[in-house]
Amino acid sequence: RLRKWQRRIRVSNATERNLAFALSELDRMASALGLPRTVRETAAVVYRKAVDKNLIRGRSIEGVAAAALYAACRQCSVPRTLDEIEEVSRVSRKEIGRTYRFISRELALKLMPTSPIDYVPRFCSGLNLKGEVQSKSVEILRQASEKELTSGRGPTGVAAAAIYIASILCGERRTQREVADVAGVTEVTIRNRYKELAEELDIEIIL
Amino acid sequence: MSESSIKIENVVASTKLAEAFDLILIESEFEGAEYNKQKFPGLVYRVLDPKAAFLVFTSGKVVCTGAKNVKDVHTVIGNMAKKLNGIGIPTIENPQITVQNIVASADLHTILNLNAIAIGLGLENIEYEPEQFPGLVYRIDVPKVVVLIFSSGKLVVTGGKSPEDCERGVEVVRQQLDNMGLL
DNA sequence: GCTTTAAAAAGTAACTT
DNA sequence: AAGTTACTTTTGAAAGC
Repeated sequence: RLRKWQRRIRVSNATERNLAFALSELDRMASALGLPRTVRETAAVVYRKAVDKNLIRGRSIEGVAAAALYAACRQCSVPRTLDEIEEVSRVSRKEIGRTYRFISRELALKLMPTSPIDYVPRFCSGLNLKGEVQSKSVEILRQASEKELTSGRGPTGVAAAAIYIASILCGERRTQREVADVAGVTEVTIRNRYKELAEELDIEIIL
Repeated sequence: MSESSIKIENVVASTKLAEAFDLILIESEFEGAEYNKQKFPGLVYRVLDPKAAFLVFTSGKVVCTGAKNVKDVHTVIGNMAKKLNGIGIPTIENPQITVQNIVASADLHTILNLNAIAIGLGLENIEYEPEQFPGLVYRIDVPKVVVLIFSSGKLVVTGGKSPEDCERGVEVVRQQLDNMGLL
């Protein structure tokens, strides 16, 4: 059947064209976020697995690509928030999150939620804070985790609050506004989190 | 022993009260009824008797939401049928009422470590994305319910077809957390 | 106010086989 | 053209943002 032959070629072309588009999307987004090659490659692997499992049905290529990149960042321990992915993608944060949960489940990625600690290096360098402050932030976050002050809270908010406190304790104070901006949270969130951390961990904050 | 103390918050049920309904007629006769065909194909009608909200369709099918228990669902649907009869619309005598979903809340009265629970229950069985939602989502096969677990120890159970499903769901969670030493 | 979970109803839309 | 998927509406709790 010549017809069948032609159809296969047509389908194959469409599949290849879609894959090429998805990979170029991944590259574009990864570049915009300044992500290393390993992350892009991990994202490409996740995307290919999603295609192989027919997970794109009912979802947009852009959405799955964005979700794959979000997942890859987490797999590589260099998490980006959904808001950051949204900024460089063409789909809403809501769709990226929903698609991420779907492929995460279907591909059994089994990822633990992002640890606030993983955000410390990036946020601190964005605030020009030296290693001492980073160490102090991590120490605070470890204690916070032990005292159950992180369950259910947004990882970026908790990380931002810890960095805010650490910067003050180390005499390198950054304002709530500055920390909020690099962490992508509101000052209100930092205020709520740092007050809780300071109180529960008996940390004296002298402003 | 297990006075699960679950609190039913919402019962959703469906039934068929007639072969067809003239929603425009009902909208004009029922005070407060809302019907925008282009917005949604069903007519929305709220009652305060036992509090509930109805979605009435042209097919004669009706969805009842917001009731606080299964008994109220029957009461409120019976009242609805009478109201329809009151404006000259006949209804099916003993409508078959099906409870489709029950939402309930419970409290384990302990602060929980959701990360530990995520590992304990198995990452493949749960969904926990604190960036998107503070609750851990746990899907149980028997009974077929979904339990939202919060760090405060409060729970939300949904998807059950009976109050017993919700109660058993809470017990499954309590049992598993207890066995893992997380309670 | 938003986010998450489940469920029915009838309809529209955008897809893939 | 049929089938899938997702969205529209209603209800309620949880806790963070």
